[in-house]
Amino acid sequence: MGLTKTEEFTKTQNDLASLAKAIGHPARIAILQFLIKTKSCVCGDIVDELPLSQSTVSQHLSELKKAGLIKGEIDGPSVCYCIDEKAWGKAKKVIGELFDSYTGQNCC
Amino acid sequence: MGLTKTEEFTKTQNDLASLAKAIGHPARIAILQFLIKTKSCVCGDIVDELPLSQSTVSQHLSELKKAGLIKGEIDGPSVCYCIDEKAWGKAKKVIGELFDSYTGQNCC
DNA sequence: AACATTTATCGTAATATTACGATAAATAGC
DNA sequence: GCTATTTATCGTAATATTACGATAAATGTT
Repeated sequence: MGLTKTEEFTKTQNDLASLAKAIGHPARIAILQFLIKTKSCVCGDIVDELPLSQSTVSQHLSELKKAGLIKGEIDGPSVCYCIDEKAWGKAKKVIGELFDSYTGQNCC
Repeated sequence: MGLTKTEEFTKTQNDLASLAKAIGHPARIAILQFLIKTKSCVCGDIVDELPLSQSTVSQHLSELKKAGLIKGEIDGPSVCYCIDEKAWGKAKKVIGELFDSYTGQNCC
């Protein structure tokens, strides 16, 4: 016990859950918002912006990257993180479809 | 350590994260999809549908309720769970806004 | 080559999550 | 009032997450 029974659910359900989970932390929301609004995507700038240590921010970045929402490009000694446009669009679509599938009809 | 520094982030960021977190589990996705598609919202029917024990399903339902996405109405000895239309619409809007705020412009 | 800067990874600790069985609580029917 | 049915809660165990400091790795600069 203690581990999600991934294999019992469909790929779609697992993919959707993974995406939502990646977004499911205020620090990662803050990182995404920062990447969207600013011109600077350098990791160090994100660390300066957030009230978290460098290693913690790096971990959050790594999870966002694992979920595919962002990508990192090495730029000298630093790394430039950006929204992965294609994956972002797909996530938007998949999550949007879940919300749209409810048409407002309840049985009770 | 080990606990999220909620107070360091904005209410919007925390609310968004809470919503995403609630959706961030395949079982809860499955529950939501089931509630949306079926006419039956009785807890027992959800338990029959999912590959999880009754107590685990009840826990997931409780989290979805805590997040405000569903509501439960007592119907005799059983409970009828339904999507909370108002909260669903709000969640859809808030999450949609996050995705829409990215217009496809990266710095790198 | 030595050094500074930047980021990732490791090790660790605390808390949270997931899951289950067992039990309790509430209602319906006899 | 007893019994069956349905759901919530409690107790517990295993794994995951969050966070930090310390250290390693990689690059640029002197």
